[in-house]
Amino acid sequence: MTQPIAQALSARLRDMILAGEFRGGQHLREVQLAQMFGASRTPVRLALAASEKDGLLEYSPNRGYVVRPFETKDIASAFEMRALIEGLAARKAAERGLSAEALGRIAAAIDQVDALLSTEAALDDAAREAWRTHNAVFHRAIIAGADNRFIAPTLETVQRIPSVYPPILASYDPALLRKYNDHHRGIRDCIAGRQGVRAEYLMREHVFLAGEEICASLSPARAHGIAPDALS
Amino acid sequence: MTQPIAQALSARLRDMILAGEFRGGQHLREVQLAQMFGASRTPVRLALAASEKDGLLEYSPNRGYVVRPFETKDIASAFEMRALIEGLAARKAAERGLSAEALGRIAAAIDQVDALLSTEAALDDAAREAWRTHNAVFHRAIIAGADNRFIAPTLETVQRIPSVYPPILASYDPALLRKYNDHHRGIRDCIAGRQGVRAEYLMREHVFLAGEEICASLSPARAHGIAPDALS
DNA sequence: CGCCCGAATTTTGCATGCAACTGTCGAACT
DNA sequence: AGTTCGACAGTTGCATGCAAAATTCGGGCG
Repeated sequence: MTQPIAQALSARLRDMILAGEFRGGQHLREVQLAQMFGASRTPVRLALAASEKDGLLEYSPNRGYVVRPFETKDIASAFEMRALIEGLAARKAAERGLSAEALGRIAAAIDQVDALLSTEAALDDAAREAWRTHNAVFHRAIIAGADNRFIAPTLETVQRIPSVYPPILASYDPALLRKYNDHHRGIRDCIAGRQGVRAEYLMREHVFLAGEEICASLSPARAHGIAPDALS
Repeated sequence: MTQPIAQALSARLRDMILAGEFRGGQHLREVQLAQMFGASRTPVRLALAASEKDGLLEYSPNRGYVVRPFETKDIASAFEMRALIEGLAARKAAERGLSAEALGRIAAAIDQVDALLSTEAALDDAAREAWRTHNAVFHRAIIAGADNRFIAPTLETVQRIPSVYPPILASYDPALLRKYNDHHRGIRDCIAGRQGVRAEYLMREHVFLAGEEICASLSPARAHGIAPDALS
């Protein structure tokens, strides 16, 4: 055995928490998770510690880990942080300047989204998957271009929130995605033109609007902390 | 045994890394650390994983952990993040409004720093310690008042940087500290007056200036990655 | 009827042992 | 001589076992 194992447990546990498979406040018992995963307590323990560091669990010495509850407010808080930090990334990318190759990849991603949206029809699953890929290329290229080692991990933490993760839009409304792609194009042009402040504020606004959209889309049936109990 | 133990190891290991007791790139061996700490490999393993999550170590499966090197650039990056996020905290605190009690504690901390600085003399160790306490009260009150669960942990991560941590100013120049206290007073007044945007920008500038000061104070003899080797 | 105290059970914390993987060194082969 | 293969040492990965702490539950007392 012993491939990248128990790493896998961390990912599985994290995804289960993010999928809302545990109630907020629920006590996660090591043996229970261990036999659920078919492993011993040792790797489970590591996985629990990792999720605690991610802010998903709360730890008390000699008492173990409980699931931290999330509220709607926390989603707004996360998008506040994300808007600010991705804005910083855009500004830094503009100030430092991106390589022609990076700018090209960004432009290509934008163009491919345009192609996806050329028809009026709603997007099928494959198209949604493609959109997510292109969207990720755009954001990641800018984050990488900021050359700040703290940005990427912070953004990941802030985006790992139960019932919002994975980052899937509910609607995939073509009109909305067109608007987002316009944002992307504007941000790209600002970065290419080395207009850092404009890039920062456009990115901030872009993320902020996306956050509002997501909050709106799940505000009807929002109720975390009463998710199904995967154990017992 | 079994108090909050092995938690202690995480803290000790972290502080050793932050104190620069390992070379950048150095491979940290579990048994070596274990006998150094007088413990077994199990808690050491948890401590290593924790420091990796903090961004201080790099992990490769089946190969263990190596110390991530830090450069001067990373300190600037950290202060960029900190300025932005503490600015957000100040704005949110102003927008939400702080309790009279919290505002009072902030004002008291500012006044006590004034008292510390009432003479022209340089600060002795006790006075420096007192200044750090009052400074922490100020910043923490605002961070707590922002009511955003992501702010505090992110700020902590971003401030845990080898050779800058613990947050001790090199100079403690009274003129400088007076300037900082003026900043604090201005920020407090903005928050009390619910002027969120002003509070944000004042805080951002305050942190930015502090970062410049720190970078300047250690730019002469900067050279991380060639720190003394605590092992072997 | 409610509260408090104590033994049994459960759960966490850690040490140890063994299996698997990595890196190294040396010898044989091309 | 250079390269490759293989054995050995060293290190990490995980399961298990035992001790300590916490939780639970039952009985006695107020």
